[in-house]
Formats: sequence, structure tokens, C-alpha cells
Amino acid sequence: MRSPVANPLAHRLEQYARLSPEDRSALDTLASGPQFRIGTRRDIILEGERPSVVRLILEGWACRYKVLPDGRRQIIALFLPGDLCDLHVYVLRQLDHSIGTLTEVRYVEITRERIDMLTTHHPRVTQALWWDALVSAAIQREWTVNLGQRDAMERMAHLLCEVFFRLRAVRMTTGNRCWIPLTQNDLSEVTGMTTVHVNRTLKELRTRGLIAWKGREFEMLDLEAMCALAMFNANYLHANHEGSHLDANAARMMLHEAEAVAREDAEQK
Amino acid sequence: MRSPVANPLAHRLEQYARLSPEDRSALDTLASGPQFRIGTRRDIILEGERPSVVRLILEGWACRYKVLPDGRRQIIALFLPGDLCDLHVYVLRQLDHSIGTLTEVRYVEITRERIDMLTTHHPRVTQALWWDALVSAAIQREWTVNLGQRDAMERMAHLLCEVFFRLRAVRMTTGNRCWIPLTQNDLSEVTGMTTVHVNRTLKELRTRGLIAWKGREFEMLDLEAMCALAMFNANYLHANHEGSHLDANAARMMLHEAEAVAREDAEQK
DNA sequence: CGTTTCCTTGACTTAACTCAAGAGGAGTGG
DNA sequence: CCACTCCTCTTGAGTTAAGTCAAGGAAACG
Repeated sequence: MRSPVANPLAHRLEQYARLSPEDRSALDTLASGPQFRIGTRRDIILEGERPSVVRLILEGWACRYKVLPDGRRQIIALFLPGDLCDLHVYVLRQLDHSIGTLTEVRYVEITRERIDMLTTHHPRVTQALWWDALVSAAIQREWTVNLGQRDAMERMAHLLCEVFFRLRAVRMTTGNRCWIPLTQNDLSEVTGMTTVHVNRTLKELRTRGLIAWKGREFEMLDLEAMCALAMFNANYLHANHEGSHLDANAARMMLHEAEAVAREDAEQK
Repeated sequence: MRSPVANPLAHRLEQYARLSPEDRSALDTLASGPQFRIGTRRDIILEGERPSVVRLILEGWACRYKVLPDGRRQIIALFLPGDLCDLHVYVLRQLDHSIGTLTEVRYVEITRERIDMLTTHHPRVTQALWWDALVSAAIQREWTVNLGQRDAMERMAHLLCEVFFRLRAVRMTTGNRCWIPLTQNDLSEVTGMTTVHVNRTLKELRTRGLIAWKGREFEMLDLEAMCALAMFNANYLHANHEGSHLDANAARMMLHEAEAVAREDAEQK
């Protein structure tokens, strides 16, 4: 469950577009450049700097964040393995936020030229990268809804559903279980609540039999109930581009499909 | 102050890139297509639909929003005159949110072909459109911080600062005054608080002498104090691309420049 | 000129925050 | 191997910011 996936980016992009073997090997080439390692709770790039490369997370978790003058910190986005940090941001003059690690992280730097080369020769990859960037924006919008309208319980449940689905998309779940390295303090900075209240909220989710979470081993005990509680509608993740056409019932379908896959995984084991 | 600006898009893009007369007339051509009018509190496009055109708001205010199953509504983004709705979203199969009006709105629909034509022949416009899309994403991020970390007073002040600066960028302020058509209910859906609390928060801002707001006529009585209260750092709006290089003090500089412009406007009157 | 929408205020409730203290592990060094 | 620190998690007791309910007033609207 913890073992790094060979090329999580390729896994994820395949949700969005049917990639040829050439496309896949081009993506592998991207991910095979010089790798960097950086420890837990370190900054990768700081607000005010000018970004010159795109970073691809191969292993570990990172986040985008902003800090207010008085020290309050809000995590704005989570980067899981296979996530690209800031595909297009080199257009802007300076970064308006920082990027830091939550765990030890292994990543590769991809120069702008390599991205450009990839996109000129591999239209399906380009399409998938586009899709990916738009999904990131959609996630950002959903976080706005989450912070604005949902109460503590709903908000936490929603976050956990999102993380679970995103991890599943890069094959980092086993049945209903996955590895989530977030501390309760991290969660408080994501959800905008205090660590104490995060603790109480998680306790309640546990006692209701919805989740199990010990150390970093997380388990969805009742995915359907969690989705219902969170009012989680997976349509904003825009998965399954190449699958059957999505209609108004897309979210429900995806949910059921998710459980089918989970069951398969469990049996396979 | 209320009078529509000829081409607010051109005004705004000029912040981001130096446009030639040809660029400007190309933008004017865009804005001169068939216009649509739509009343207050109407939907322009609904969640689940597939968008086929880009819309440019010429006059009036609109918003992006999502509704939870139990009816709670969160406004995710504000569209002011000169804002483009969803430049790239036609890549996705279906919209994950709705767009509706807050006032009467006049807009033009721009086909994908026309956008493509514009971008192939006008590189500076392309650059500016890119910049604009990235600024929208930056605003979305800042809203996440606003909802997650700021309390009612700070949050309201921050929103008002942002709106004020964005209106100024399309020449829709006069001195420290501008026209803001948001009802207190709209504000509650933006800030994630109840209308009652919005009312009390605005009252407090008024009694502290920071703002004046009667009907739709809004006035920043003390911009500096408002920015300080809101911990407003304008760097996320990424204005002044063509101005002097921005450095770590960019926000402060912009703030002072803003006040200089405001003073000029006031004297001019 | 009546009706609807929007704003305003008071009294009360509650979800979430603050402060504080302790427990359980993981790692470190004597 | 034990004592130590550091970090994360947990829980209780009291506080507060924001929500709820309800009603009246002002403004806009047709």
C-alpha cells in the first residue's frame, strides 16, 4: 500500500485520455529525469519566488499553502503522488503562495522545454494535461464550497472522500484502505478548524463506524455513508473521460463503480 | 459610475500586456458580436450542461455557484464587467457548477473558433488571456484562505478590498467610490455566513468609519485601514505585468499607488 | 398603493474555539 | 536499558463567535 507506484502520472492521465504506448513512454521519460528528495515539513518553493520548472511528485505528499501576517496558515491544495505542481504558473511573474512538503517527498523537475516538446508531439498527452489542470481548478472550487457551507463533520468527511478517490485514481488504495500521512494539525490547516476540533470530529466519525484510522493506515468502513454525510458528488473530479458518457447520474454511477472496484481489490487480495 | 465601460475586457487585459492598436481592435471585434440580455437572478448555464461558448460580461454582475443537495448555496466566484466565464472549460465534458446573474447582465457569446483565431494572430492578447485565467485561479485560492482562516470581519473586509481593486482595474471606481450591486444575502453566500451576521458585520465596519454603503453606492472611507484589517495583500491579483518589476514589496507599492490614483480621480472630479 | 424584497435589531442557542493537562509513541543519548 | 525530549493525539471545562428565530421597518417595484 505504501510502495511507490512506477509512474503515478501516467496512471492518472489514463483516466482522462487513452494513451498510446508512445505517449506512455514519453511520460516515463519525463519522470525519469534527475530526482530530488526533500524531508518532511520543508519548503519546495516560497511565495514571491519566480517558478521556472514544473515539478512532478513521484512519492510523498506536498501542499500549496498561504500564511497570513499573524501566522495563521491555510493549506490550499494537496499534492499527492502523480500530481503536477503548477503546470502553467511560469506565465506569472511571481508565486502568490508557497509549496511545502507534508512527508518526505521524491520529485522530478521538468523544464518548460520538455513540457513544450511533449505537448507538440503528443496531442493526447496534451489533452490529458489540460484536463488535469482543469480538474485541479475544479477541486479548488469544491474546497471553497467545503469551507463555506459544510460544518465540521461534513467538511472532514468530504475531504476524506476526495482524498480516497484521488488515491484510488493513482492505484494507491487497497480495497477500502489507504495510507494517509496527514497529521491532525495538517487536517486543521486544510479544513480551517482547530486541531482540537479535528480530533473530536474524527472521534465522532470513528465511533459512528464510518472510518478507521490508526497511525497512517486509513480505512473507509462505510463509503456510501461517508459520501452521503459529506454530500460528496464526485463529478468535480471529472474522471472517466474515456468511459461511458457521463450524464446527470454521473456521481451516483461513479460511486457505485468505486465500490465495485473496491470489492474486486479486496477479493483479489 | 454606473455607466457601462466601452470594452472592459480591453481595459483589464491592458494591465497584463501592452496591447497594440490592432490587438485592441481585435478585442473590440470580439465584444461587438451579438449581445444577450438576461435579468436579475437568472441562470446562464447549469451544472451538468456542456459549455460550448465562452461568455464575456459587458455589463452587470454574475457569479459561479454550487448548491448542496439540502439547498445551501455557495458563490464560488464573482464575474464583474470585463470578466470572461470559463475560457477553457469546453475541454471538460460537463460543467461541475452553475453560472447565474446577480443583476441584469449584458454579455456576448464568443465561439471557440473566434477565440482560437484571436490567439493565433495576436500573441500579446494570448499572453494576456493566459494571465487572466491564471489570475482567476489565484483569486479562487485566496477565497479558500479567506473562508478557511479569516473571521467574519476580516473576511468581509477582504472581499470588499478585492472587489474594489478589481473594479478599479476596469475603471469602474470614482475616487474611493464604486457601485456594488450585491445584496446582503449575496454577500452571505460569498462569505459563508448568515445574512444576519453579514448585516452586523457591515454595521460594525460602518460604525468604525471604514466604509459607507447606502443602496448600491459603496465608499471606501479608509482603504489603508481596511487592507490592514483584512490582511489584504494584492499580490494575488497579479496586476501591473507591464509596470515596473514587482518585488517583495509589491503589495505595499500597489496599495500606495492605488491611493494615489484614487486621489487623482477625486481631484479630477 | 399594495406587495415583495431587503435591511435591521433583539433575545437566545449552539458549534466551534481556547486553555490546560495528560497519555502514548518514536527517537536519542547517556 | 533507562531517562529524556519531542511530537502527536486525546479529553475536560469554560468561553465566544456566529447561527437561529422572530418581528418590524425601509426601500424598491409593478
